[in-house]
Amino acid sequence: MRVATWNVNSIKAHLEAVTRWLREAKPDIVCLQEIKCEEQGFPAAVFEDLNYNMAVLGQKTYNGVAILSKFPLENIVRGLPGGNSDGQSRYIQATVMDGSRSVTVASVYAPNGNPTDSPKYTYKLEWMDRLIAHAKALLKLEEPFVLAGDYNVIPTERDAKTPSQWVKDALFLLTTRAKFRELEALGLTDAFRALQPTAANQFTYFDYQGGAWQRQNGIRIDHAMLSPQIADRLTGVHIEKHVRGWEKPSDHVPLVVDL
DNA sequence: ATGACATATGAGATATGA
Repeated sequence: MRVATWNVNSIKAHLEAVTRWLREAKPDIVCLQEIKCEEQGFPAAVFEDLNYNMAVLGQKTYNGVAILSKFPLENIVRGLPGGNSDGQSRYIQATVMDGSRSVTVASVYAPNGNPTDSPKYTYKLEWMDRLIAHAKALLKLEEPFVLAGDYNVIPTERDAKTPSQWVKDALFLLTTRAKFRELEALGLTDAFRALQPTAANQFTYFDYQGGAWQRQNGIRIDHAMLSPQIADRLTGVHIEKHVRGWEKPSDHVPLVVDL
């Protein structure tokens, strides 16, 4: 089973690149973030034509997450459990049957958190605490699950081309990275690091500004976190970097895990 | 350095992103 995650930075603005990549990579399941539209504006017919089922949690202008799946989606959970309905669409979860195997998949869009001296950073940390609490609850079920998405966390120095440029940024503050490590400490596996423990210069985001793509000045902030019951089945992981070089690309590229 | 660059909204300038 091939599961991908991709922050598309507006599904409407980048629909050409998204469909091109779906035809090329043929993933079974895709977790999308930053669709930047409400459910009724989501181009569902385009994905139905590509034989995808979908679950969408949208919002006007900002955020918005979705799951595309070749398998029927069951037990759909809209919004991160434990939240007091903050109005931000950042989490959607569903369960699929891959043959006789049941797998739960979530599309995760954690807050950016900048500037770090504002309520936005507090919100980022609180949201990650809620994600940690929900992960704990899922782990108690002892079933296979994947939490894939844009975590807005640079986990380590080797996950940035120029770490010094990020030391005061919400994505790389020690407090932020500690939340990510909490997820790992619970027993979740960062799929990319599991198979590429020392790889450098492997990035999922290249800023539109400053010629970041041309300079290969990127960061690795999109992650697929695996429960123990599915980490054993991880057979491959790669970043679809070439997509960033296409016409009118998202600033993120897809991350693909094979399970 | 609050800018570059891009997107949505809405019709100009602002909020957001990472």
